[in-house]
Amino acid sequence: MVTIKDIAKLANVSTATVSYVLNNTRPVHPDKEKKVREAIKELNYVPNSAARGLRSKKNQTIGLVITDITNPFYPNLAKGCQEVLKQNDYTLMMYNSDEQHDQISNVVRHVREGKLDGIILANLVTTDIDNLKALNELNFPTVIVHRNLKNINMDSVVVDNYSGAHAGTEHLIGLGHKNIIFFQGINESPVTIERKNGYIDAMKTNGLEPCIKEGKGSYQASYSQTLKLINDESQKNPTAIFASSDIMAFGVMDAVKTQGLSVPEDISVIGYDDLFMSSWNSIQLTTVRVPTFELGKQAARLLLRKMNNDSEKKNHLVLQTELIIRKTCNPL
Amino acid sequence: MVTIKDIAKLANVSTATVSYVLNNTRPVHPDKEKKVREAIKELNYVPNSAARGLRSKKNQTIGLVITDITNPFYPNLAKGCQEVLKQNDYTLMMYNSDEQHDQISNVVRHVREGKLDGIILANLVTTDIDNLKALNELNFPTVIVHRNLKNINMDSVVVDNYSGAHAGTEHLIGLGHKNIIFFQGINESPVTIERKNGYIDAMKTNGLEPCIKEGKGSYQASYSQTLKLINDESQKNPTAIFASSDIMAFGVMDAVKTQGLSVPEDISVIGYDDLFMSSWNSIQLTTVRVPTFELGKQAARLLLRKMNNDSEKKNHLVLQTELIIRKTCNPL
DNA sequence: ATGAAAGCGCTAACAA
DNA sequence: TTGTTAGCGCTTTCAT
Repeated sequence: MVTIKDIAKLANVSTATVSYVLNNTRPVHPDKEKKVREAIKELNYVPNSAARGLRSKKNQTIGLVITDITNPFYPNLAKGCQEVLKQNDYTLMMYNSDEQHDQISNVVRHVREGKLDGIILANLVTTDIDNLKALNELNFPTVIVHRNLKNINMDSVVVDNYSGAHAGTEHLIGLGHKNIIFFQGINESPVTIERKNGYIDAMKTNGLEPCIKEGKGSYQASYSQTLKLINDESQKNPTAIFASSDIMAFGVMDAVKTQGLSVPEDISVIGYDDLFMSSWNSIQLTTVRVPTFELGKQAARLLLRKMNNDSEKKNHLVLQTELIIRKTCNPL
Repeated sequence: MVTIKDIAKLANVSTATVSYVLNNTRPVHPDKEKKVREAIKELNYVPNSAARGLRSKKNQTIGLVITDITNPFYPNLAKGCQEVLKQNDYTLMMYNSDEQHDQISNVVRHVREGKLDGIILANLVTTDIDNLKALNELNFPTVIVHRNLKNINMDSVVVDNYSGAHAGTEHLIGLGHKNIIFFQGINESPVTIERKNGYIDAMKTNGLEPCIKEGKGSYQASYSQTLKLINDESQKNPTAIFASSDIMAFGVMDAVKTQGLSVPEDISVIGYDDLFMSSWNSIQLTTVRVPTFELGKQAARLLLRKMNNDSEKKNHLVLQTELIIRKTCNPL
């Protein structure tokens, strides 16, 4: 293994000088710098990251915690983070576990081991608040993405879930729908709650009665729920369903079709997120677009800023959603 | 920050003893061990990973290189890796970049920096062979997953792409189809080549003429290609299309529907991979299932073994595919 | 079974 | 502008 000593020897300078040119931390005479650079190239030297980390307490790596890598919502967010992190010579470490608790404790351990310089937390559920507080009190650079936290003051970048849902509902109402059902996602998720509230308020403002069903954030649950809904006589027939995520909208639409009904002729459907397959020709889902890539980029940028300027006050960025009108909503 | 010295002091032992109990590397008197453990708990001590890494040249982290995290094929593979790695106290670092070259050089840099203890490479294209060879010569623990390499002897775990494609083609032929078109994926990918060969051989064996079209591994390209195919008069009408990945099959099916034809009544379609949405009710794609999760698990296991037993000869695991018959293929 | 101490490769304080 | 050197927190050799 080639070390800084080898470079120093070959270039006829001290290890300090090598370090200076490596990190640009002090002016170095051009001749010496040249020699050092040549030596580095000749021996194909790469600084050891553990040694660096031990000295400087920085590892150039930041952690991204997501609930489920399998959920097509996250990869783009991760990509966004990665793009800006990479530009700044940081590496992204992804933490993803179906067991919420496991995941957080893992990350906290790594933080305490000094492996991470900062973390980005994506869409945790409200039950994590305690862990979050602990992290916050450690004063460890952390930003929350895609989640709004009322009770705890942490940096965050989120999407305006409320107004996206409000706009989506208004769209349906504008089309003449009155009996609009909302499928909510995972119960504890603030994202779901905000979206639900946007829907409820839009309904009430228009003198309509909100009606919430459980979609549990999954295709399957939404599918069965829809089946039940359609076959339940006591249910006044809904003319539109607002699914609080695209995945759920897919389940809804598939169930509708199974029953010999069609979207949007019999039932209008609107989703939320705008996953990549929502624009496919066979789907053409009208939905509320969430700028996931941008969310990731902004989160990473904010984190980087915090890491360089610890004293800065807390930031709360809110990105806007966009209603994407495709072909799953008809006027009544 | 709590260090090993603090523990040693509090427990009235040497730092060596603390290290021994921490790593179980030497027998320690039960009394002392108890004291040490109490001290660790009391001070809430966690060993610093950089210091450990510097000393022991191990970082308990391994890298997974994938082409595109956005491709729904990979998350499950990553999950599989993560599951076994986590059980063995390793962390997974995901490298994913659309620019192939960038990605590899990044990983190689990290290897040389000593950040990684091993790497798993997923589905690279043939143009990476040089980088791969370099890695191989470094004798750095590496396993290739979902890729078959002829010219270079590296550990690998792959799926039997050839026979999966062969079986899929036979299925179509068994249904009476003769005019079966194969949509190939990304050109340089060995995976695509193997699948194509399986198709070609099955066709020839049955006295049929193979016909390959470019699907480029994407929904869009397959969509347009299918449109062209259907509207091209010179093309004798195909009765079945074998897409070498599900994503491409989706594009094919959507294009077919756009033309007023239907699957499987007018054209049978079969995919490859079995992505999560392939089983959705509106899709029900007949496909060749690739055990992605298992692929990841086996790759991680193999890597771990290599890391502990460097001298072991090269391993080449081949997992089997499974033909999943759903509803997109009709008898002719 | 245990402790003293060297040293992993690097950065940066201090001295020149 | 440059060099000497201490020391980051840990593992492990050597001695006991």
